[in-house]
Amino acid sequence: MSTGVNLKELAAELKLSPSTVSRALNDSYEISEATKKKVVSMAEKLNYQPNPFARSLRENKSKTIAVVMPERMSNFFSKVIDGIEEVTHQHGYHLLIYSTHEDVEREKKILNLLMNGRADAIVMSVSSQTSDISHLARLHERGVPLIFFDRICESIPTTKFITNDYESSFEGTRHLIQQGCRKIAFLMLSKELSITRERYRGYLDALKAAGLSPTPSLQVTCAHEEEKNVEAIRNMLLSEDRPDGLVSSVEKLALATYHAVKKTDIKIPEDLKIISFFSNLSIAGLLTPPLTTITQPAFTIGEECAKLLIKKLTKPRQPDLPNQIISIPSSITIRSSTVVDY
Amino acid sequence: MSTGVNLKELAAELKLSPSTVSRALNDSYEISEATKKKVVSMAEKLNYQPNPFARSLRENKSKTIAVVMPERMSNFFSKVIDGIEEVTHQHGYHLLIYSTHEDVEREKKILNLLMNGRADAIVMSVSSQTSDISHLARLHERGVPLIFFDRICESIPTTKFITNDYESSFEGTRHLIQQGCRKIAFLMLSKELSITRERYRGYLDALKAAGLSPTPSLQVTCAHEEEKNVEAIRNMLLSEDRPDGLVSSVEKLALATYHAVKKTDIKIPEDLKIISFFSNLSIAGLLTPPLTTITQPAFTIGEECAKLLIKKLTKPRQPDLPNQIISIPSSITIRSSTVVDY
DNA sequence: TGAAAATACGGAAACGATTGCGAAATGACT
DNA sequence: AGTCATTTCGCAATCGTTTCCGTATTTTCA
Repeated sequence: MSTGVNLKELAAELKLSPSTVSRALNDSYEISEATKKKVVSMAEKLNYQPNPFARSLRENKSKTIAVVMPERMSNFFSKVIDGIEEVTHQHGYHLLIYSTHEDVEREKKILNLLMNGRADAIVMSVSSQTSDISHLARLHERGVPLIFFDRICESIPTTKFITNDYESSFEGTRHLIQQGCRKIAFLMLSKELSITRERYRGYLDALKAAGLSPTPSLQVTCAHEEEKNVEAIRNMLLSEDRPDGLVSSVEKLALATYHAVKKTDIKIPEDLKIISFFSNLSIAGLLTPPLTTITQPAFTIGEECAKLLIKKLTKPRQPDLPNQIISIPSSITIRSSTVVDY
Repeated sequence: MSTGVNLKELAAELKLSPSTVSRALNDSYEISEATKKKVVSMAEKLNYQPNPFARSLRENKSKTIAVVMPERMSNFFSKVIDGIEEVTHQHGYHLLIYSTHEDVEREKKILNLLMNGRADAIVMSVSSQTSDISHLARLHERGVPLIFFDRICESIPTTKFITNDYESSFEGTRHLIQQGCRKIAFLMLSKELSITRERYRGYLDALKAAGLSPTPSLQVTCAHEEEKNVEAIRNMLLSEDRPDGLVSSVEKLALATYHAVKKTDIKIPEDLKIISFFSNLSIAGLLTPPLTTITQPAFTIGEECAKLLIKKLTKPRQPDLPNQIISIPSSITIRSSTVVDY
């Protein structure tokens, strides 16, 4: 197909052996400067491109990192990947990107495909369906460097990058309480998710700290279909126990809430104050009213994941990825959705 | 590193030769059903995973497709990739994804990295800076299957997938005129872009068809920095020649316009009617007022790109990708940003 | 029954790079 | 001049597959 010159042909052209040419191109000390120059210039002239598979086969590494995430249509994940790419690109690494579409079966399939060394390492955020983690454990035991971010898997002994989920959620909830909310709803995806657990805990603790008790009917676990979520949220907002405040643990549920509110005559922030984990700042400012956000450091999380992996992959004898959770703080940006007359 | 069993070890375990095992796993007619069964079950037992690089080296194909696009933080591109993935995943292909960040130098670097066969094919949408296309031409001449979508490169003889840019823009502009607009602004990225040219032409022709003449100061070419764009748009909106209608040729400039309008006392749609090429329907409905959109069939575009490539890559002796432009129509969804009292 | 054909498998080369080891050429030193 | 170290390069093995051959065994059929 798209085959240019290979090492042997390049060597023949130069009347040298392939080994010499290889060493020259890799700047080996065994080759004289004179021949190095000749080789390099001829390589440029013929536009020689080393075959990545021959190299990968020989060196047993692919210069490729896989990213596995639950969805692509999310500003948060896009930014994380931008962060990863920023770092890895500088080191000549390529990015294989997979979306599980929140489907654990698909997640298993993808990880199985990654068991054969196609990627040197994996960065992942688990699907909301993931409770059985044997597929992740197997991969880790096999020795593939594995890093989690955001939606982590605590029981696998490796490095995880998150934001300060508990504290942010606590602070966000406290902010609502300070604004006068007494009945605060909480929206979440699957309770299996690490982020759900931590953010939920922060929410509960903030309520408790204020002497408030949570209302079960205001704690809505959502699914994947946007329309159903909107409907469930709307019902909750119009129920007997209607809330006066709402914490959304993920971006898309905040949008669903705005959609739900549009179908009612509820006024934000007068009747209902909203805060959400959210990464799309441009959109947050354009919502009506502008949304108070817990802004996750998405790009930085991506960068940190990549930096750690690059260190592990490029330095000679690195230890295993340490079993620790690294937290990068979010920042709360107050907008009109939580403050009257902001 | 993460090395499981290989073919030789598997063969030794079965007391067979590697060639036999290979053939058995590939379901060759030369192998008896009995030994096939034995081989397959042993392979499963030992969790044998063929080395993808050895295979790629031997077969000269990687089962990988590269996607190169200008940015990741865009609903349109995310959806296109979802469409591509949907098709390619079923055929066991992997996706290498690159963002050029609208930087032509980076685009060149990326395409250079793809010259060595790392990907069996490339799906791309060019950056807004791209005018010199020699890097694309070289790749195509080298024989790498190359497909363009959305932001295409007409002069390279291959298949391109777009939406009906001209017609949609014409219709969108006509819609504004029908709603009473007489001075209609047009927002665009670089004039080099195919989508800019076509959408601009549709806009101009619609004006002409209505007997209106375009106002040069209302045609704003934007850059990459959101804040500058907002400022430029605001100045235009407040100028002497202020428009009463606006066509945005891309998603992010519509958002920039909403930001700009927020800083003025302009009322949409009373003072200014807005229509935009836009893919994020959920957001379009949440803007205030909801945005009338020209909705591009992003997912379908991705699917079609992938289907064509898969056909080319998996069928035995396929011809070159035909030099044609395939247009998949957008649909206009009218919302309140263009109709008073909608 | 004997020759031809079909079946089932193994040996070895090939894909394109890297690298340990050996060897020729050059220079240094006594 | 002869020995030895240094520089510079080539030979061949290797990574894990696939596949072209060749071959041994069995089947077919006149």
